[in-house]
Amino acid sequence: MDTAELIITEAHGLIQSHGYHGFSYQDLADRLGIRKPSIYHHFPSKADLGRAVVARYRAKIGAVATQIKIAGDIEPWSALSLYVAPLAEIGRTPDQACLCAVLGGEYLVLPSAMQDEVAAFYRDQIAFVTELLDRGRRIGAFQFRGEPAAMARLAFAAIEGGMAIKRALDDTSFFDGILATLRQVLGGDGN
Amino acid sequence: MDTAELIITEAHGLIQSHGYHGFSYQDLADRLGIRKPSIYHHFPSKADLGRAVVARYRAKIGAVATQIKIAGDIEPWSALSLYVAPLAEIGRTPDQACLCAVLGGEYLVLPSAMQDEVAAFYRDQIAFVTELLDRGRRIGAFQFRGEPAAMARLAFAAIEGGMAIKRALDDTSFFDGILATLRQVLGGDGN
DNA sequence: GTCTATACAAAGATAGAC
DNA sequence: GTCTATCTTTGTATAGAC
Repeated sequence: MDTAELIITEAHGLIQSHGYHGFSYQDLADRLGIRKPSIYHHFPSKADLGRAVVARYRAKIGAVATQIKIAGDIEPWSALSLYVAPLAEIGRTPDQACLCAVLGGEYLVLPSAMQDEVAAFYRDQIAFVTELLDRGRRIGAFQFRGEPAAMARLAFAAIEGGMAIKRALDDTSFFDGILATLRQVLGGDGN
Repeated sequence: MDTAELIITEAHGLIQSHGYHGFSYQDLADRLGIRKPSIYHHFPSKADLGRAVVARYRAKIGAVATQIKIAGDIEPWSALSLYVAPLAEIGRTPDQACLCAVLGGEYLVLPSAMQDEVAAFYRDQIAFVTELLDRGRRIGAFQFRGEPAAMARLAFAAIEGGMAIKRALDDTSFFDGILATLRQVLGGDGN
């Protein structure tokens, strides 16, 4: 893997646990076993690096959604499980959280390029969940009242909020519980 | 109002928008029109101040819950509205968020006294909502399936998550929408 | 209780050699 | 592409006068 990619990976981990303002190029250099100025060769400023980290994460999570959309006829409950899988994995760890759940707290003091990426992430995800819920209910798989868009916002807010809360409560099953309750709300007895 | 209280108030505002690591005693001094060392007279360290800010917020939100519990026979939908009112007010602003929604992102790099306060806040709130939902369903006001505790966790996660997301989406009605959908999930057509 | 002055460390960043 | 050396600013904090 090339160095830039390694830097992004390590930075992702640091932001996820420490926040954007909670990590420094020095932390990064220590973990990578290189010197601070070497990082500047790849990312001329911390804001550039931050933007790259969120952009890659957005692309990664977005790719899952895209694959589900391409195979347009996946059974809605399965599609939901597929979509939620990478988030659930993060949710089961004691110290990680969705990158954008962490950055949401710092939003107003983020470099503007990062703000744009974070906002785009939220919008993408809510749009995808909206589509999924809409189709699922039309087909008869989901049963909930109200607008799919409204339910999607609730679901996504709970996912992001759950990520933040579970670390403080030190309960690795907290997030899975949120997901299970969400499934129940969507009308089945779960999966 | 005494100076310590003024400092806490100003610090609360700064943390709410900038996060704990995003504000300094200098920022605070500028806003208060005093000098940095004067703040140290009241709060010997930034961690002390941070703890005091969260403690006061926790007491404030907790007081609402306590009042509702004392008057034990309030109609559940009204009790919910009362409880949610101060949060809804924050939610309607473009740049504020629940203090603990912001601090959740920074949780792992918070001074441990602050971590304790934040975790206690989450626990308090979830416990209160659990009680409220439980009683409400017994009485027949709410109609949802599953454990009250599970539904309370979902509701509270959505509240905290919604606070963070709405700032990025720059949509002042986003949070009210979350609340409305939550009411719908609890079984009525809203209020 | 508030001030001036200052210590000390860390952060973001650049210059220029290899 | 990575290094050493260095600059500048900011952040947390203390000493001690008023």
